[in-house]
Amino acid sequence: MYNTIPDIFRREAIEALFGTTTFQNCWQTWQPVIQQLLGANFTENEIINLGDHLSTIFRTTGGIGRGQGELSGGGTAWESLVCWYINLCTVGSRIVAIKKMSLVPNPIQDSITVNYGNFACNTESDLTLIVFPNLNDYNIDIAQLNLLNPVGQQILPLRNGKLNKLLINFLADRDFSHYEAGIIQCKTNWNDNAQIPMLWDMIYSANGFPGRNISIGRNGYAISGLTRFTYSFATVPTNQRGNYNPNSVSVKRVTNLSGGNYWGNTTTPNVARSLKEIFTNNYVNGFNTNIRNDIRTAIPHLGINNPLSYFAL
DNA sequence: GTAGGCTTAAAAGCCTCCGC
DNA sequence: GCGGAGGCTTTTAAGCCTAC
Repeated sequence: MYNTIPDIFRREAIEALFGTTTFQNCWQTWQPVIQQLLGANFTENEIINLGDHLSTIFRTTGGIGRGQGELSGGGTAWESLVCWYINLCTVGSRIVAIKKMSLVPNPIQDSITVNYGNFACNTESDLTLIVFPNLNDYNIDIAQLNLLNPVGQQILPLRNGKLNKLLINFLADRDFSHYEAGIIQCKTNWNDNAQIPMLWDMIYSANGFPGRNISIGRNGYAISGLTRFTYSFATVPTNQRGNYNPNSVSVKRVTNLSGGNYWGNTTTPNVARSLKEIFTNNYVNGFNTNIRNDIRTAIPHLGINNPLSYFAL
């Protein structure tokens, strides 16, 4: 159980989060807050509804003592919290959120690369979301995988206890047109940075500007070859919430993003939706049954010494 | 393989500009 | 004068690269 390619990917994505000191420090504060929000004997509803409280959780590490040190790590912390939450809500599905770009399969990395003349810029992706195809190789225990490279040798699923990048790249190449990908641009404040997701979404939507030697994708992989691609924005925001109404420039800048705009609060119509809405909006194809069912099945496995204990709940 | 250096990206608050 | 929009300053974290 929880030994498919997407689920091992998920574990490695979360373990990478805990590999940074920023997230480890924040987690000491966040964990009890999250546990309190969930309450005893929580169900899938409490898990999903954490999306309404992510801003509250994030702010518990702000306030007093928020010097330059925590300030500069704030972006990493917010990205990490969003990544943790999305993976928790998609547990048991074929949806995985990845913060560490080097974990992302190379064909996906290539497809979202923007080429500005000879310059390839692909570092703008805060969180990369992958919906793995609904094909047998992604739904079975990796111990049952039997994949051969072009010269007939078996590709081992694991190397040094980690997913073999060769296998990941092989599959992403073979089944590329069945993959879905998403980018979630995470920013703690909203108004200062709303231009960034707006402009990138424009570039991705236009699929480059051939006359200007600006293009998307390389090595033969392009987002147009994927089943679906979405660009989303997720903010705390650290600014006063009262500053945002349907007519604010910063709100208008992100209302038309292909994947929508979200924040860590309850939904305010025509301003921003709760992050918990991102799943049904963008990634619904990745659930094996549905989000509630998958989470309900997973809850008994979250405890210590269980397969999903890496969430550190 | 490890240590250290370098590059890049990140944020809050303050400041300025401008239209009403 | 007021408030929204946009820009600047400063310091730090993470990750890659290089040298040993």
